[in-house]
Amino acid sequence: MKEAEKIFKALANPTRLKIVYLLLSGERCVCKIVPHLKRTQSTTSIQLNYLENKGIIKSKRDGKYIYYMIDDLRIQSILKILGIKVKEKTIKNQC
Amino acid sequence: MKEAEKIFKALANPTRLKIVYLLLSGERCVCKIVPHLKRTQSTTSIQLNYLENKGIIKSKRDGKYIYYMIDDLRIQSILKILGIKVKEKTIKNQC
DNA sequence: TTAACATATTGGAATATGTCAATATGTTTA
DNA sequence: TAAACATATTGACATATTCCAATATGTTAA
Repeated sequence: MKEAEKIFKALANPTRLKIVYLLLSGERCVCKIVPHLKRTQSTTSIQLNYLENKGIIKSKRDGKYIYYMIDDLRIQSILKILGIKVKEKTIKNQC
Repeated sequence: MKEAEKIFKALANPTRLKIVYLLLSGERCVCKIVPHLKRTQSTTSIQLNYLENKGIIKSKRDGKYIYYMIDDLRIQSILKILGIKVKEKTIKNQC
């Protein structure tokens, strides 16, 4: 129950929901995420950190870039139920 | 997207999530819901109204009692994904 | 090793949310 | 119709959330 609430809270914010949506199609580095949100870099970073802390997404560093990706695979199923589908598969994610 | 956010917001609160959980096993009148939450009657009423407004639950009056029930059936599937199952089917809901 | 770039953290302001007590409304029963 | 009961609404308050600007940290390239 606490677990479910945690997930819902994480997705109950437009910035975070959009981040998750973007990551559905594959991993992305922060510099690719920021321009898609109408938010500053710092806000983006905070929300990425929030989602990672809750176990929704995870990250890996590659040189000076940090890539984020979905960690909790259930998210995909949940969003599918709500009619949200992945748009296009990202082949490669270069910065 | 806005739709999904609405659902997540609705379920992102322990009082509302518990209400929804209670209703998964069948319709209930307010007087049966209140005692299960550690909240006042007014708070319960406000959250019931919130959920109804968002289309998550609906209500019907029967005399002086008002019965609430799940309206958006997708909720059940979502909670199932998160490991939340209905406990026991309520046969009849008398006040 | 310094400059440049990518990302994280901090502090503070505005707004939203959750709750309660008190009161109002609607319905039934005496 | 008045009293009793079920539920809704209002107003006020405390806390949480979201965001931004500024600054810090970590990494690479010159």
